[in-house]
Amino acid sequence: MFSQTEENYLKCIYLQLEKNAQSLVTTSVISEQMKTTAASVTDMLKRLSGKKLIHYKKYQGVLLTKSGRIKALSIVRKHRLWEYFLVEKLKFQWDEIHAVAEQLEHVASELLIDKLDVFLGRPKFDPHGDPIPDHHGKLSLHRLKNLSLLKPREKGKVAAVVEQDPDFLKHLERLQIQIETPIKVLDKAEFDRSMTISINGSGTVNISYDIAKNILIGK
Amino acid sequence: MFSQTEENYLKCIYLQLEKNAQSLVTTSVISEQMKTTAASVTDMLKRLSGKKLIHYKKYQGVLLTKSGRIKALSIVRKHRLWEYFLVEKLKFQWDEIHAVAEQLEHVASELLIDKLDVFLGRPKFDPHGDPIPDHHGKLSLHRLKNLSLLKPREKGKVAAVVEQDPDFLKHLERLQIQIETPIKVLDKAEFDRSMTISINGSGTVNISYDIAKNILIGK
DNA sequence: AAAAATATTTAGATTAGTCTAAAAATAAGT
DNA sequence: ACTTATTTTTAGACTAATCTAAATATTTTT
Ligand SMILES: [Mn+2]
Ligand SMILES: [Mn+2]
Ligand SMILES: [Mn+2]
Ligand SMILES: [Mn+2]
Repeated sequence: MFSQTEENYLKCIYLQLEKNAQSLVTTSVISEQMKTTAASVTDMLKRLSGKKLIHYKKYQGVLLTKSGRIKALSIVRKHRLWEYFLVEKLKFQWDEIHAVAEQLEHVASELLIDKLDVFLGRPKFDPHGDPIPDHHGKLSLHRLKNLSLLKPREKGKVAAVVEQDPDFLKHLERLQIQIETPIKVLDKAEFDRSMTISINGSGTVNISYDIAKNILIGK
Repeated sequence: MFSQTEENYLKCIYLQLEKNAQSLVTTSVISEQMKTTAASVTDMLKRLSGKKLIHYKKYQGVLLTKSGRIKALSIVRKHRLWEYFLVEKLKFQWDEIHAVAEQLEHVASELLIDKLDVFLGRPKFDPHGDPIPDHHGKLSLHRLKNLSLLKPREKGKVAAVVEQDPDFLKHLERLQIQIETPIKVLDKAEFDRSMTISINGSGTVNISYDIAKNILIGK
């Protein structure tokens, strides 16, 4: 029905809309994310628009149509279910899974993904803390606070990570920070916005703002 | 490194070489298997030849080179491991898995396939009884007899099926014939080569030559 | 051994996806 | 408001994979 390339573009547009609160997604943002030229993006936007998957206004940007959103959610669902499988069943590290899931998400079989979902126990969140859309495209939402915004004495558990680059994830691993790890803010420095935190009740470390702002905390 | 299309052609050539005892594989056989035109096959043979994956003699046919064989074996390994996964873990029926594995086999990650192999317990045969090449491309070979060649009184267990069309597999399922099912030949009719067999010690049925010749029996 | 039938290759077109370079539109700076 | 800078689109070209139709090679039949 759709090519892998079309699926990747749709997913990219969906993820950008999620991140930037529904404002139009621009050609340049897509070309940066997809690592292609703006010209290629324009070509693809015309194609997706022709298939009624996006609303495209020249020079302005794009939004997903109803059917575009449904398709995008199904790809995100596959991606995150496979990531869960890779970590929980095959014992991958959370920094190794993205590239593999990037391919697995394109395997087209409703039966496969339904059976995989059952096999995994219908998980609600992937290894990065991102919600896994259910069969109907519904997402479990939990409101999370950005670690960088917590005040001294406040605490919670790591629920998700914003940045998912392997290097960042490996860095968190070295700090012994994973999903579900309890964190407590001990102190904040105003000038560089760095903070001292206690990890898992024991390890006390100072982390930069660049680290803190990419960690999301839940109750 | 290689496109999905190139991988499919390589696998096709490998399977034909296995089946027809190393004689040259012709353009027409490939075009029939791949459901494309002979012209498309010729184009692809030139491409694969250029990449030193096949030995191609115009108008004669092709053989795999060393590196072509290695690549083909790795695709076959992935295909059969995924089939095993689908049946053993996700509870697919053996007639539902081929099309899905046809896509999964193209996911390129050595780490993935090694971890999957370990997760599955390094299986030696896929759900159709075909051998799964190991990490080095080694195949477990068992010599099997074609059921149609067995004489009355001879018996054994179903070890593999030659034909793997879903309709044929569903038919065997209805007869309660699966891999490992004990079979004993009771009688053979000369004129149509049909045979009466006992399935699993109980059910006695008459099967046509077309059925029998597609079932392989092991000790 | 020539004719007929079959198999294979070549020639030329088509589509998806990509790129570079140039043109056009929009946004920013003074 | 006008100039400059940035973003986006268009134009034209390229590769992979496919097809149809025509040409050529091989095999089979007589
Ligand atoms: Mn992808
Ligand atoms: Mn994820
Ligand atoms: Mn395939
Ligand atoms: Mn199989």
